[in-house]
Amino acid sequence: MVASLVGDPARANMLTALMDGRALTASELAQEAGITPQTASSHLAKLDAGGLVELEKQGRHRYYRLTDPDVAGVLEGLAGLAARAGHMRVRTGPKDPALRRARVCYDHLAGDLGVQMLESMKTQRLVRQKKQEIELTAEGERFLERNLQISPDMLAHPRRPVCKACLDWSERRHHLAGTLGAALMTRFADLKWAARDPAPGSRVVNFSRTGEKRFAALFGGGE
Amino acid sequence: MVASLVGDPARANMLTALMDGRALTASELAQEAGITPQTASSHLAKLDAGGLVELEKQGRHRYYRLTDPDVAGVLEGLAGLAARAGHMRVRTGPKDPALRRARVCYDHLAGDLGVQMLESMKTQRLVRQKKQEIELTAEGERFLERNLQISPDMLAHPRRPVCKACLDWSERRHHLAGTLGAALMTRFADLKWAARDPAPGSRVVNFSRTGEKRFAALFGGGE
DNA sequence: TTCATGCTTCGATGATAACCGAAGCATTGG
DNA sequence: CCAATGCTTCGGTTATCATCGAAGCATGAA
Repeated sequence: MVASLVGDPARANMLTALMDGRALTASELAQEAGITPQTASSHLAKLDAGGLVELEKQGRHRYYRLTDPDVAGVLEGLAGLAARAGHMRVRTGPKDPALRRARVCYDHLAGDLGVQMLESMKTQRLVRQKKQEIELTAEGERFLERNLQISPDMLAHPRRPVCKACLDWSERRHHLAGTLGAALMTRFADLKWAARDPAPGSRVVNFSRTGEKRFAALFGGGE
Repeated sequence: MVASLVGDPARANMLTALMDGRALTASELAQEAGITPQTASSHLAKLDAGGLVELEKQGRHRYYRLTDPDVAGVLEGLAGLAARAGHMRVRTGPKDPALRRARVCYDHLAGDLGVQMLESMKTQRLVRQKKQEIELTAEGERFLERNLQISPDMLAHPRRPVCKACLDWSERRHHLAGTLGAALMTRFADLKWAARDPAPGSRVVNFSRTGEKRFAALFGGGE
């Protein structure tokens, strides 16, 4: 039964991580779900057998992605029912508050601050979001150029979109991915506003005192 | 988590029994699922807490029904994914030919005739289908008004779409759900073209001689 | 070749939850 | 009032399955 596959918390976390359409490796998914690679391997085999994900081998890595948009649609529907029942899932797993506040998701900013940034960009009309699609407005381009020295041509990429909505692990709301999301993360690091935690394997992002201030000046007024 | 509620076989069987929109008593559902009343009671309490079913007390009986069409929609989606993976539900005995030919799916027509109707509507350009989305054309509105006295304002509903593609478990093809699907089923009954089988618990729809003819005149030429 | 990485399989453990018997409420009928 | 029906709650048993340690296999790098 498909529903029992989605029912397990660990598998649900993996599927949520795949909701944006990217393909993730088995170990990345293990980390997302907060379980060991052995356990993840077992789960992924079941999801594959159930037709929810498909596998692409690439060298030593194994990339998993959702089989197709229909799967994403059903998952979204389930999330909708859960939300309505007030059963917004309180996540099991690492409760590290720093991880909840700011972390890297692939190559862009996630966590509370990531969600806050996208919200602020929307209320400032820097981007427009329609469902999963996000587009940068002309006003947004000027804003990025003026405040962060990010020009539109830096964001061009043959296959990757400039903006993309990425469903947040802890917040269950969207944050910004795509080349713009990556460029912003890079810029924050260059400006010494924030740095990835030096601990190996950590995805925590630490903001400096002044970094937090400047960030808030640009993206703070959203809420 | 909602998915784990649907994941349990006993609960899934209960939900399947409720898919046609009827309200069933706790003991009827226990029988459907093949479990004792005690166990069923526990399951139903969980489904209620999860917002999937709602309860109506009536004397000594307790009637349960699906909360709303959204729940039915998600369940249909899950069944669709399961069907694709070859994990067809065993419970719904695909043997009964009458059940394959015409039955109610929640509140609309399913089975061979349901699929045939949607196909015919598409070739007649009464509706346009893009993937999961279906929209009624202007020509379709005129057709419904003229032949079945269904006007567009009868189909308006705050949250439910007019048209929706619903994956058929026996045919593995789409039939028409949404308010239009429901309105058509109601109209067929009003016109005495078809009636639900009187046997308790049956989802079979029986067409009358003349009903079948009129139906074919409108939707028959599809194949 | 040898080593490291990424992932899987095996085996054992532990926690969760489905299940039923028995007993307890509540409602209806006599 | 008592008895019957419909359903729930309680307690204890059982079985499933998620989980992880350890070992195995495959790929890529040195």
